[in-house]
Amino acid sequence: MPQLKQKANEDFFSKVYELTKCIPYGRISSYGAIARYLGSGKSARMVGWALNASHSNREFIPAHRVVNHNGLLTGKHHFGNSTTMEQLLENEGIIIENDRIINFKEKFWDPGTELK
DNA sequence: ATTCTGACAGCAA
DNA sequence: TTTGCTGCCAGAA
Repeated sequence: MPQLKQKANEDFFSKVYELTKCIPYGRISSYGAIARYLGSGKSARMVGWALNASHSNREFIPAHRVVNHNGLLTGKHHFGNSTTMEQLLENEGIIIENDRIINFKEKFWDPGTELK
């Protein structure tokens, strides 16, 4: 059937959702890396914006695996409790200290490199 | 249409 | 090192 406006399929939000769901267990990524992979590059804020809307998404989005380029859990406050995000990450082997990921570079997952 | 905000990133001081 | 400003794109009022 003809869907005239199938724009949502290539919408920025949808891409962010897919890519975020593609992040493997125990791995993390950054907003900038995702934005860059999507082609926007400097639109890292849009990634965060999309993840903010991920609450409306039926699928569970592992947004806790997405942090800023510093490995800082900037969005932890959006997981209900402030400790939920780091709890999830630590459960996956991510070491967090003072809201910052210690082994960020070690666990970093770059969609442009790892995925392709 | 205009303005503000946002889970960021980069750079200057 | 931290702080602050700017650029960026999209959505809400």
